[in-house]
Amino acid sequence: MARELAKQYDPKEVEDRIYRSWLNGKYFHAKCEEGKPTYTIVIPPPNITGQLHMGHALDNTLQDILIRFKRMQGYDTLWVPGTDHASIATEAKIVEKMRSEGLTKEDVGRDGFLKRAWEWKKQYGGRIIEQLKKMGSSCDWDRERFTLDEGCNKAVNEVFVRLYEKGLIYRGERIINWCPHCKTSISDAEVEYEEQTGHFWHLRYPFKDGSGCLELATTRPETLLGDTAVAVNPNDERYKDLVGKTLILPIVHREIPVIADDYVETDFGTGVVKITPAHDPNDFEVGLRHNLEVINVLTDDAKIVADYPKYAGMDRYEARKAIVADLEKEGALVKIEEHVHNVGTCYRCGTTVEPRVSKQWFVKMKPLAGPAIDAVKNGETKFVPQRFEKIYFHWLENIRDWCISRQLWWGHRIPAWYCADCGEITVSKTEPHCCAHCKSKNIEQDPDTLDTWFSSALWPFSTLGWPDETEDLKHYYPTNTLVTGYDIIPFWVMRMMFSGIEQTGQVPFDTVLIHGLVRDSQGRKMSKSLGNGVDPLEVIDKYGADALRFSLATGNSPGNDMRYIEERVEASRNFANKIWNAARFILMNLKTDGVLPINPADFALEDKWILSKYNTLVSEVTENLEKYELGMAVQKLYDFIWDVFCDWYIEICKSRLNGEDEKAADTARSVLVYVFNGTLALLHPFMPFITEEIWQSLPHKGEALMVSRWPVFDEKLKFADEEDAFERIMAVIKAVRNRRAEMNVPPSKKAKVCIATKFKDTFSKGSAYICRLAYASEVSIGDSFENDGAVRIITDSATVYMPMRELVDFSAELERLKKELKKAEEDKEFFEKKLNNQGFVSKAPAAVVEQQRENLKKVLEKINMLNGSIAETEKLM
RNA sequence: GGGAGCAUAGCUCAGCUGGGAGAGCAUCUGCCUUACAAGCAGAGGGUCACAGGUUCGAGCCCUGUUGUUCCCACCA
Repeated sequence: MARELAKQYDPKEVEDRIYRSWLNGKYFHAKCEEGKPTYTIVIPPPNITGQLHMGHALDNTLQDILIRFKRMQGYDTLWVPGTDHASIATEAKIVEKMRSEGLTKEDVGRDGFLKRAWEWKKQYGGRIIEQLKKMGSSCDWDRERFTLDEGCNKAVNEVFVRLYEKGLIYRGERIINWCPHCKTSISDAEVEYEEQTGHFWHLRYPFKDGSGCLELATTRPETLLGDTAVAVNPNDERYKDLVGKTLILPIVHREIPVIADDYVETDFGTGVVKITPAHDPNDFEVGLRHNLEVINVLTDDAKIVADYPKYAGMDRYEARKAIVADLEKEGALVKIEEHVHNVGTCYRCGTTVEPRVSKQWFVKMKPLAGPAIDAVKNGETKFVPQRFEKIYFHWLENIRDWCISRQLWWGHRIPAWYCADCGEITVSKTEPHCCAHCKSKNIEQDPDTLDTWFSSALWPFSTLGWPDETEDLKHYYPTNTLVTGYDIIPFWVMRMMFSGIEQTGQVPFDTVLIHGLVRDSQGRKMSKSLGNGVDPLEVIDKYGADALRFSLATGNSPGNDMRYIEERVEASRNFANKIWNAARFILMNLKTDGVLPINPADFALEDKWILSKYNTLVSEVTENLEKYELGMAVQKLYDFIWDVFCDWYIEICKSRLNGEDEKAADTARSVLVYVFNGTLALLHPFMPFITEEIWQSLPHKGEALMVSRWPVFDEKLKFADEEDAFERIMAVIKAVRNRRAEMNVPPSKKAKVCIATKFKDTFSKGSAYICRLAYASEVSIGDSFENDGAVRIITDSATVYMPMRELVDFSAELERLKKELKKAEEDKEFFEKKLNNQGFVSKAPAAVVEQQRENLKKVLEKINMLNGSIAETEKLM
């Protein structure tokens, strides 16, 4: 049944067709099967702001590898897909888009805006799903979710109400991080600090009683408008006596006190700090301790408020200039220094964050953090690699209350209603008819929405139907592996952990598999502004999804950043092609479509060798995958397929396939198919498309490779002695090739090969392919050969003679042999030294000592043979 | 100021619980050997950052140093 396949693998022709066949087979769909162990992954939902980048490609490749592996192992697997509404990021995108149409949020109103947002979701959310499919992701699309869908909203309201009733959610006036561009509060985790060179303005505040001035330094002179005190350290001898005195605030000419607070450090700057409770988190704390007035001088877009007519409407940086100029005029400016400091910026838009006092909703973190810390400490949830738990612990141990309200429209609306009559708050899962306190109908819902991460935090159980006791929840929760980058441990992993534990009483997953970032070829972060991003779809288009997946899964260890290097994808593509051609070879040589039985009684030496190697591969790859060592598993598969299977086994089989002995040829066919099919199965999680395509065209049992069984180690097919024997033959072939290459003999020039060895039996079994692979005209095997004018090649188990007198320069040959002897003597010394070391012999494991003895024995034999050859060569000269 | 990662062949990186250093790419040599030139057969190339220590034995474990990247932190 010789079948013609194209010489090169064409992923474009294959991928979509194969993906459709999987969908048609409903292989991705989880069926809540009774009695089967489950394995569940929930996808880190990509934001609907844009499209997939390389980070997503990596993240989803890893998840798909794991889920396909477990599915083939017979687990009832579920991979829940979905997308994230990404409130602040998406809202910013839509606002931006509207601006190009000359519209603002207010122009279209809340409902109009939300309509646009949902249209956005439909368009971009859909595109992301298509991209995930292109990657080959085997998600259960019937269970696709969105963080803002009805079910997630139900879960969000449930959690909000529960936490509120437990007193773990409260509303309060606090100083929070405010983004003047996005015009919303953001959480601590959403602030990114960057080092900036700014200035240190040294100012002089005069005492009311005319007894001079107090000098202080500030990086933000414009906030002076809101100063309500000046603070010194209570133990600072320089200023001790000044505490309690009154200063006149320059420009504003308001009276403010000098207070003492431990927060001030004596050895920094002048040891004097102006206190602006409304615009600095530390000052706010100081203000609370000293009962200071909070004077807000900035609007929500960081402009000076109307109370200061001279500066009103100026933005904070304009105002800074104006105020510094006025301070100078007043004689209050002492000097200006350069100063490098960290400035908080909004992680979405990069605008400098403004600390601001406002009324927001908070989650009380301390009671929630404790159990989440314990769960990792006692191993209920493990981080892979383990070191990332440090980031997790650090955040949870130093956590402050989580500001969850956002002044945005796109998101889960806060389920709280305010009563205009009694002023009380009604918190409810569903819209209340009246105030829960005074029954007034005069109530209005909080206009704010919740932090995106509030709904993401519930993702592992909200997607399974929680708070309802659904079949899915019972069956698939807690989930198993969470795959994500280390950069979102504080945003997401941590919050899922405490939410899962609090709401369901169980950790949401047992393992957190952390990966690094995908950087560009120079190691820079991929970003829009640098324009160095690589679109995974373009890579797939050029090289195929399998090649991309293979590149991402290989050559890096868990948690480390990796660089995207196109040459590596090219190498992966070449690997796919190699597999393709191995399949072509096998197909060309098959006689029937049926699966041939493998019959151990017929195995040749090389069959036992490859079967044995294959069995080792099965157990190692399985073990690597179970330990999340994906890179190692894939490396072994690569080596096995390319070096072991293609370069050796296929080459060796050619003798039998082209020979007269049909039975021997059939044995070769059956072993070829058996090993290749099994290898395709092992490779399938990494390269699902090509493996499925090939498997379908080879003789096989079952509907599809992706739902066939994972290979298991077969004790009956492990042949240790035959492996050794075969490797003796390989060593001879390699040595002959090596010598011929050194002498520049082309393969077309054949030579007689005589092998003197005590393993005559072994070598006789291989003479047919030794002939082919060592470019021999004929092969003779014996105890010894008289062969003058021969090239001598020595391995540790044989001496090979090739009559190529015309090519041999005897003095050079002698030189070479002596060099080889010298090397062998050195080796001998090395092993002897080791074995003569009493410490080694007595303390090293027996197997290791035995190995060294074996090595010594081989070297001794080789020396023996080399000496013989040297003597013979000298005789010929 | 704390914490973490990294430092291995020209380049990008593997190297799992310590047992004579590996891959891909690049370089060099020879090959269209009927699966594959996106290929085949060979070759060269490394005091595993540095200095100590533990051990019979260290790329791997411990201590320190240097360089580098990242995370966290309220020094106004």
